Amino acid sequence: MGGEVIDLSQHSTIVAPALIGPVLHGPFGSGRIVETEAYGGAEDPASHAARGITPRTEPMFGPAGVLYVYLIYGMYHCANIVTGPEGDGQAVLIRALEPVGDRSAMRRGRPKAKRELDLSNGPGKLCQALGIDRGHDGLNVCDPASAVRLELREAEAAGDVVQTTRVGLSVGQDTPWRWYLDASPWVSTR
DNA sequence: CGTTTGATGCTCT
DNA sequence: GAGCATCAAACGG
Repeated sequence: MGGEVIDLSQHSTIVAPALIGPVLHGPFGSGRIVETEAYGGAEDPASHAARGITPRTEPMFGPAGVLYVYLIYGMYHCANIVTGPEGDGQAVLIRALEPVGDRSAMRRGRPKAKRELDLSNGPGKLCQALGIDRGHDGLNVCDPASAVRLELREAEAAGDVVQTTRVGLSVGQDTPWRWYLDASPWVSTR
């Protein structure tokens, strides 16, 4: 029957491709994840965890399954799921997803989205669509009672998953720690 | 189409 | 004070 359950305590580079396919639920709706990026701990200069624990990054050093939400460019949020051993600071950034189920509340979260694709084809967009913000920072996505939760069952392969470099970085641009579902039109950029 | 630029506020130095 | 794991509007061809 159903697939294996994903083990979030594995390294972020193992978890990130495994999260292509599972569904993320938020207050405004749900979506199937089609694009992720892995961020490491101290060894990854692009990771917020690289310079050690700070008030902002404290959730990253918690146990696997913790949600790490931060504000970017003063107006958007990015949602990450902590992976690896507690204290390592690894996380997987959710960069894009395909809406599943009722999209009316998601559209209200993204009033500027003209096309259906613009609902959630980017990390800031999907947080607006699902209604995720800093108030959800530190929640555990494995908790069925959490406002933001993740279905941990591995999904049937929906197509080829491409591995490439991460987006928007000033350091670590060459590390190929981004994965996306090649067939999905919801991928943020190619 | 494609490329450039402005918005906007928190975090860490 | 500088720099963002971004997005959308404003440009130019």
